[in-house]
Amino acid sequence: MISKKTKYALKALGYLAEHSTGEPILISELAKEENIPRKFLEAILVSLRKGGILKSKIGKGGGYMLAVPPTNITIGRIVGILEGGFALVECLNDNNVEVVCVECGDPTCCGIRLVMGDVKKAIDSVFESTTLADMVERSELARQHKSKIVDFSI
Amino acid sequence: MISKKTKYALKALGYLAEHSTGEPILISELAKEENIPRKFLEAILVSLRKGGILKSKIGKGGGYMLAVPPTNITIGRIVGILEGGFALVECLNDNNVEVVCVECGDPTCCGIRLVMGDVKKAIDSVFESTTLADMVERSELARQHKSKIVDFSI
DNA sequence: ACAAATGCCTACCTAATCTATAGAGATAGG
DNA sequence: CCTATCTCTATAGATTAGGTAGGCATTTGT
Repeated sequence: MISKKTKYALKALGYLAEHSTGEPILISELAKEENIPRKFLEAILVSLRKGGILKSKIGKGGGYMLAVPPTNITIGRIVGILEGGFALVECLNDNNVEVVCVECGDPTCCGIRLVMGDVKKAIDSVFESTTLADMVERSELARQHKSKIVDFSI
Repeated sequence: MISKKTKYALKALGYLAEHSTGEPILISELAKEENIPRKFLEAILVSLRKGGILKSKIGKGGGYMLAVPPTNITIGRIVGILEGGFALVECLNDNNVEVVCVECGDPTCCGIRLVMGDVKKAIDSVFESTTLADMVERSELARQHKSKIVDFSI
């Protein structure tokens, strides 16, 4: 299960991608529009900034902007920043290569590790091939599709 | 990240699959051999029994056995029982179809939901195509392979 | 019938993590 | 200098994960 933190991050980034005009967007606007607790969001945005996805401007007229075009931001990168590297078992964590599960015994022969390695590959392949832009676009398409159906039904 | 509970379950089931002689195996043996806290394991085994994977025998000469051949037990089923249906977002949970994330707004148009649906498909495809028997076999093969290498190096 | 071996059940505890909040501080613009 | 804004540190509450304790129920062998 992804955390609320990650969900909020994805929502906030989606909003930024959709409403990007070159001008910074306020935390308070993001919080209000996407229904995210203001202070909680602050912390999330800081993480994303430190992760290189956002840039900020302090002071009057300040706010947040994407630091990278949304086509270059993979979902995997976002999740990685918020969840601290997504893995199913400690010993397969991207960040902490040296960490070994105590349960593994011999990691090279641990069946769990072998299977979860496959799962991780499957997850990563989606995460790395899907960008923030894709996510926004799919959402938009779904919305259009739905409104068409509504039109017909009226 | 899968929980220790799930890891313990996989280890215990692996042991049962490997040492299955038709005779029940004691909780205490499982706990000792696989290094799992005894009482914690009890609870896990009960879940697995209720999930239809194990059967038990009470009283002297009792213990646990697989209720199904290991070739018919998918990893997905095991994880499902222990984690209560593996999902990345609430609204994609197998068990609670009606649960919707408050964050989704309109679930049919939620970009996060759409993307995580893809991820879930990817995970499930591995989970459903890998059995307990596969896991044990891969572990065994890895062990053999390793011992060969060691032989050569001596 | 009884004792021993075994799983079953309920309740509980602790520590970690997740979610959220508060408030003072730093910085920029006008 | 004042205001709007992000930044940082600390903390509090809720939930979950991981683990423990003890007594109950059932079966088997004698």
